[in-house]
Amino acid sequence: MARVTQAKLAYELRVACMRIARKVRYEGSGLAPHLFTILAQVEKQPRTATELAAAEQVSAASMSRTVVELEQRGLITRVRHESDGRTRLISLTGAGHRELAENRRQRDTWMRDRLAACSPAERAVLSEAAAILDRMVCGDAR
Amino acid sequence: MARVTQAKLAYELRVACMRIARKVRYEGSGLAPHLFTILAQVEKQPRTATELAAAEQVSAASMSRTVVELEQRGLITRVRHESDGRTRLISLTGAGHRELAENRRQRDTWMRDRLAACSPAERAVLSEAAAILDRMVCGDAR
DNA sequence: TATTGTTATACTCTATAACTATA
DNA sequence: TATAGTTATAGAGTATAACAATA
Repeated sequence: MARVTQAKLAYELRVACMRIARKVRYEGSGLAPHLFTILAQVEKQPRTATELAAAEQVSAASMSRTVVELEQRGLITRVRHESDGRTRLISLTGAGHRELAENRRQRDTWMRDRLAACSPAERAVLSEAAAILDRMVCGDAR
Repeated sequence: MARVTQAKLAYELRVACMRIARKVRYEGSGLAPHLFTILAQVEKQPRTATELAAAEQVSAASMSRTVVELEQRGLITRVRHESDGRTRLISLTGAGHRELAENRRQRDTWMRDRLAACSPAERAVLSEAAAILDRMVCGDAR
């Protein structure tokens, strides 16, 4: 019986999250999703192309192109590794930081508007839920 | 002060939902996202290609191709409208229903496993949150 | 030999424009 | 003329395979 309830919740929660993600994705402009994601990754800490390809579950060839484009746009820089001449460490430029911030602001706008229309009690529930969802994903190997 | 809190919640909730959506999307196989979505739309009620294009915010040309592929795979059928010979109403076939169910089962698996690891209290919060999130999206014109 | 990264080529999903058929 | 749908063609993002440079 509890199993049936959990299956139903799994479905409803999955669908709800996917709808929200879809809505929000429309709001960010000027930076395609695959470019945005890489900037966000590199912001946390400088990475190599191979590391990024693994993290994003994308081929090394695709990541190579993505990284070249970001560099051409002036959003990242690549500096040769001191001891291993094969790799280059990718970091955000100032323009990259600004682009990331602006895009996040756009993405957040839709959600902020919706939250403003919620009751304080609803917002409290959503706040707790966000923390739980975060833990659900971070429990992963990845 | 409440505004700051709401902005922070907007960010956290958005990121949490996007992470979940991303995780789940990896789990469904055999049916690309754009095909899955159309089957789900048509399941609710038979639709025309033009209606589906509008609902999915995609061009009529793209929808035309998508629909042709689904028909070739035997997942939908198209029957001419009785009074308007220009349009054809798209419906799920038996195979379409089965494909949809199987794909949903795959998508739900990851979420079900995570929920099983949550406490009953956490599941209660998530259940409430799912309902609120659902209302947030459905409040839209679309 | 193994690994990091790039280039060559092709496939998929998307779009705009031009077209056919029906209203 | 207007609308529903299709086909022609092109662009963006991805993949596999072949390659270059370094370990």
